[in-house]
Amino acid sequence: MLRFPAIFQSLGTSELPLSLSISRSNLRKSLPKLSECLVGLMNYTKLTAPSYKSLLSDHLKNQNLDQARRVFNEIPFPGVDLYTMMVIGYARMRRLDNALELFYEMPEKDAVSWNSMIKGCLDCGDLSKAKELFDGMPGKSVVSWTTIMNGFLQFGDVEMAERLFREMPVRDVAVWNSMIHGYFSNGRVEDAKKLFKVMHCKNVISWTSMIGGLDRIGRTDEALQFFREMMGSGVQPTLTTLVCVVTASAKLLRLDLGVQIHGQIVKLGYCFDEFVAASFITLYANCKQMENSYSVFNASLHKNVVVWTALLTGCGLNCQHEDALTIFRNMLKSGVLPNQSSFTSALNSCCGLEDLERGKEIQTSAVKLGFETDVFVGNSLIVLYTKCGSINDGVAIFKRIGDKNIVSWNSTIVGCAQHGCGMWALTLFNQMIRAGLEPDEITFTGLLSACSHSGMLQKARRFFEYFSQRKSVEVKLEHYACMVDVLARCGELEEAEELIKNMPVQANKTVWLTLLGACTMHCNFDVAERAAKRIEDLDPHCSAAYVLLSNLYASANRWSDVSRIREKMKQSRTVKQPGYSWVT
DNA sequence: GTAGGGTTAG
Repeated sequence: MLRFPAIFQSLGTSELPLSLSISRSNLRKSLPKLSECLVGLMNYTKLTAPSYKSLLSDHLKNQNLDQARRVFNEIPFPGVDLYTMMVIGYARMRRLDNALELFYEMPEKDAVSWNSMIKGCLDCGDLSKAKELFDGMPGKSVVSWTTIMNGFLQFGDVEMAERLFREMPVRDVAVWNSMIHGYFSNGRVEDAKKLFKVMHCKNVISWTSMIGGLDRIGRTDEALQFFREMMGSGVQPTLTTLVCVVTASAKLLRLDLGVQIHGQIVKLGYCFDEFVAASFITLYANCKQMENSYSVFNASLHKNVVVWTALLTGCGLNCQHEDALTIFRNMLKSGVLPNQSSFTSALNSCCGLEDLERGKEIQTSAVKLGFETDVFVGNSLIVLYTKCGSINDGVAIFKRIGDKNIVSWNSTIVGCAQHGCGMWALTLFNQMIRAGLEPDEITFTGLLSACSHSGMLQKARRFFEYFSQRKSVEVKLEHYACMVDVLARCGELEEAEELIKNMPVQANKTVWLTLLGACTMHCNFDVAERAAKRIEDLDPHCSAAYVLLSNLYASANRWSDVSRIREKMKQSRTVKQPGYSWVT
């Protein structure tokens, strides 16, 4: 029931059912009055339409869908705009059935309502319904074509998107920009670059799409090149462009560029929105300027979960783990709900502190919020548990992760290796290959380390051969160092020495120290002396080398050699570093 | 204040 203004009181009622069900006799009596009334009603709706609209909009903004629907139901003749608002509201709350029901109910539909409904289907994950509506839509606009094309790009069907792109009757700059962005999100970098090159109506969004897209796939240098080119061509960057550039600068530790942009933004009088704040916090943290990160954080107006997490992560990155955990607590206190990233960083800081107890507390909160099976949170938990001595718990977490990535597999393999569970590591590797994942440098290191800790020389040789043949993996110094370690631990000292001499990368002190350490285990004086000589060439003040060699002589009662080494050490003013240990 | 294009943290 609606309460109508005074004009309707002449009908004998101030309340009218919306269906206007009036008895026949009454109707005859009231006909002249009724016509007067209908004119009034029309005027009334016109007059009050904006207030309905703002009331509806308030409820929709506050996500009070059912409240909004009650208001909507009270509107005598809702216009296409109000219908559209409701349809969008339902779609945003993932209530696609309600949205569609209302959409079909609409007495008239314009391009906006059609396009909103198509977009709503896509947001709710129903591509085929979206396509069905698109096909049935009369008078498709360029927005309709863009929306459905974006849908196919979102769902990974690049070919269909390309077909739509070719077939659409009008292509404005937004369509081109969408296609460029879609190519990037589907890993088709070269196609994106090609399209950008041939497009004749580039605007700042086209440029920003290139900069952001290239940075996201790790071609950050190239992203900054595009930024330079854009500035050269006289296109003015927007705040979004600058956020992309700051993000890229943070990755490349280009503090100079970041600071320059910071100055520009301050000069232009932009306030630090959440995107700007988060990117600058990360830039300064990566460049080891936490004071500046804090300043940006304090200056930012809306501290959302991303801004808090950027600061928390920055602290962790700079080994300020206690501060990181304080920030995590303060974030909870201020009523911001942590997400996967916040938990990941908080857990990483627990790991940095080797504080399993606090890690478990945070894990409990993560479980309550349903993040335990998240791949990032899970990966952090694997490292935390394996580093803090609990390989079984680490493996249990690994098994629970829903969508394991390469980091999940690597962390578990490395954890097993560190715990001397060499066979587990090898089993995991086989499972990983069967699961269709491509092993990388870290997998390789983990496997060699597993072989080393479990004394599996033949297996290590096979892995070394396997990975040397794979083009996707670059064999680095650390891999040679691991292989030297396996050989040397197993007593193959000469072979280890040959490997160091013949490897294509320059050996460092650590590799030779590995060999020297193994020589003392196996009492091999010849190789030990040669290794010590190499270390001396690389670092004349390496106390570890002197100590190892001296211990080797001492173990064979060669006391004159021991005092010779001690004398040499004294002459070169080398002092043995004292050992430290700590207990929590 | 009702439709399509670029952005932040792990």
